[in-house]
Amino acid sequence: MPELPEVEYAARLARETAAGKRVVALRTLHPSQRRALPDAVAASVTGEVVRDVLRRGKHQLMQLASGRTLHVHFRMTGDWRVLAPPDALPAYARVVFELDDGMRLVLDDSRALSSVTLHEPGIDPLPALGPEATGSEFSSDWLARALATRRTPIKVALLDQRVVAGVGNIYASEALWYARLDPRCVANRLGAMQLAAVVSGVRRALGKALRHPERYYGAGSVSDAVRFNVYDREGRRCRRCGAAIARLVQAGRSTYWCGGCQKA
DNA sequence: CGTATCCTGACC
DNA sequence: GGTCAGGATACG
Repeated sequence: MPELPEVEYAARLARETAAGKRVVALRTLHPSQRRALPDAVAASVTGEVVRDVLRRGKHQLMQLASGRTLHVHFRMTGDWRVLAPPDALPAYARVVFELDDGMRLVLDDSRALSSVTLHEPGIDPLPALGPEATGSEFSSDWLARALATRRTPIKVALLDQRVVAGVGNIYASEALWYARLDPRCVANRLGAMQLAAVVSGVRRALGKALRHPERYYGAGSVSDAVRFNVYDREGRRCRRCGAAIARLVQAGRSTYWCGGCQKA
């Protein structure tokens, strides 16, 4: 699920559920989660009040009243579920927050690649991140500087969270379709017009998803073929020019693009 | 730079 | 049984 728009809605859900509530218990239900958050550490969260849940890129920061921070990253398949105790935990419940109003905030993650880690006051748990993909700091000027020494294809560069925070594999392909740019273009050889097109392409791709959470996220969402212009549409017709959508692999990840209207 | 790795499920 | 999956990092 999770690129910036999906994490934004998830963080909002976590905030609505947990902000201002006291944690009665924090349980980890999978060995890989327990490695990152050992039982003794999880136990130390008991009694903490959740002050707020913030999002930065695809990261979530659960701020605790003590000044400590729980850093959450969904990776490939993580998501929050909110349950009332009579309801059974989801099949892939990995971390469970029991809250003092009786609700449960559950990290649901079939692949168990999500991470939840606890950090002491004053520690910034975030890795180096570029500007928010949806913010004004993410500009063609910034991109020109960030890409100046990068000889990787532009699609690969967009996945680097130090270049721009929040873009993942789906929206990188989508953004380049909006920008009408060939994903194989070398990042540091793009001109000012092309960089501006990339910035606006990223904004359009993410903005579209941010505006339609009910259609783009979670159970009952519409099929990928409807949500996306190129992602997972290999062989189908481009909505813009009618040519067949192609797929290639870059840095081990699938890229989808239209050779008819995305040019170098 | 590309590749392996952490996991599990879906699909061919 | 093999391949692939919306992420990120460690490594050669």
